[in-house]
Amino acid sequence: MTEKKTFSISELASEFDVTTRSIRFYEDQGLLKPTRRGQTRIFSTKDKVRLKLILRGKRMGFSLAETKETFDLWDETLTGNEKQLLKMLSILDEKRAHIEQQKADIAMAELEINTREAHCREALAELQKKKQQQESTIKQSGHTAEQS
Amino acid sequence: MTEKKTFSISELASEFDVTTRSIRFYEDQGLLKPTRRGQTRIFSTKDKVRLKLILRGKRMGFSLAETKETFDLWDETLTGNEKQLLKMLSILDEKRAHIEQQKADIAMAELEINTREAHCREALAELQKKKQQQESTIKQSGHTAEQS
DNA sequence: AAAGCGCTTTACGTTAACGTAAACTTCCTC
DNA sequence: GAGGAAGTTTACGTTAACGTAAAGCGCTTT
Repeated sequence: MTEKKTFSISELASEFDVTTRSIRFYEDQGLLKPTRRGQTRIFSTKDKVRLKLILRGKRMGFSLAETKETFDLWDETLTGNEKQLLKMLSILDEKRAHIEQQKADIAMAELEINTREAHCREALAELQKKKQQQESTIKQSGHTAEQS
Repeated sequence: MTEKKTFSISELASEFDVTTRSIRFYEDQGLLKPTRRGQTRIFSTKDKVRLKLILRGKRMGFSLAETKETFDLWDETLTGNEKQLLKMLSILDEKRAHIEQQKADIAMAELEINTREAHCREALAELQKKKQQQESTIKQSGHTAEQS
């Protein structure tokens, strides 16, 4: 009762900050399966969840085709044939490997960002020091100028 | 003395598992700046480091243009004008935000992978159980058949 | 009933990041 | 000195993931 059950295309578009074109494209590629009232698309909460997964997948470097493959496979495993279950497990392992790579990348990137930031701040401090020195020099020459 | 100082295009290509075409493309886009002996490209360790950064950037979802921008900016900040240093700091903040997003994405993805794996193993256990039951039924009927 | 809003389909255009092919040099080896 | 391996330039082709424009439908608001 607390959650809305269906969504229009523009509702999803604004909620996830994508264009309606993209959403239609995802449907076209078989990633979303909205029902219709007349011509108009009606999206379920399942579609909404999938859209979220699509976008996260993109951020993580998965293509739409890959994401579709996992969607399809997951649907199939619901009817649970043993071979499909085993394939699913191996795909999950691949994903895990991908994630481990990402974690390593992120850790390295974070290190670099930190050292770069340190360098930047150091350089800025240097500049400030020179500024200070200049200002005091100016004040001094200003003072002597007043006196002369 | 312990590290080689220059590299051919195919050395880099095989070390990082990319095509020479890609490497030439990266140079064309201004991301790598090998020197030349005659026509032939000679890559420095700096180029090698940059290639590694390019590839990691790709895995993390950065475009070549973005990566080039950070390269260029970082080169500029070495000559340390204050405005450039500040811009560098703001870009570092952006990168950090990107990384935080990735961390969140990864955490969610890991959770999902784990629950999915659990479901899979559960379903497999179910199948095994049914198999066991079937086998024992067969043995039993085999036994009775022998006896009849 | 005219105008506007939100949705639709159809279809051609665009960008990034290379792939691929052709034709050429340089150097080494047989 | 013929061939082969590794490099080069030039240039057209390809794929994914949409962007963009045109034309039309259904409803309601004025």
